[in-house]
Amino acid sequence: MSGLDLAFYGRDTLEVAPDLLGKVLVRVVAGRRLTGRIVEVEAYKGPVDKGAHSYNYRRTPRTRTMFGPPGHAYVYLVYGMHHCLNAVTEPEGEPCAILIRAVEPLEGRETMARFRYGKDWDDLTASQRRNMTNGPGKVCQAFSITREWNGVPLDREEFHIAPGGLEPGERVLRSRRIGIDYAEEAVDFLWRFTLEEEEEA
DNA sequence: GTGCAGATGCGCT
DNA sequence: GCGCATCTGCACT
Repeated sequence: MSGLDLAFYGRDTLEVAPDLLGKVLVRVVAGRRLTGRIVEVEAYKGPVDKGAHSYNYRRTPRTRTMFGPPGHAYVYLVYGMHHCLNAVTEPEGEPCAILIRAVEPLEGRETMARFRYGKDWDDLTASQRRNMTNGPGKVCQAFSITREWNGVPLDREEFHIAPGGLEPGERVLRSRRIGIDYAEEAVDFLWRFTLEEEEEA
């Protein structure tokens, strides 16, 4: 067992989402330890959320994982080429999850640079470094997370989320979610949570 | 820094 | 067959 107790995820998605900020995504691949501090997430509450794959409890082969127990990874392919990592939340039967949208690289940058750009970290441009893991597809590419990990509990040595929290001077900001313009009233839900620096007085 | 087009494959109607 | 919980590269301000 590694990382957070899976009971952490078995609560209301809108409580878990901000609690994930500052925590650390951990992945071990090819003997390399990759870690990143979570700085942006989005909540998806299937029962009431037209932006969610599982809206109105829609059960399909794809959404099956979201109905499962909390603390499991929900990984899917979007736009034919990018993977997205979510953590399943709420009790089994409630199809909810939190999308990990961005992390700040901590350990294993060399390996992340290889997975993202096929180059050494030292050979990257400033913008490539800034864009290493600042989007859901980028996080999955940098951490080598594919659909093989769909449905896997987030308590594996090689794949889990470790404790962490806010630093002094940081705060949580809420905003509208990205890429769900079709979701009618749900486009206005403030279900995106980002970690920001406190404004100067 | 912003804005657009195109890539790409699967899930679902 | 349509539409994505996206990213990149290139144009331009």
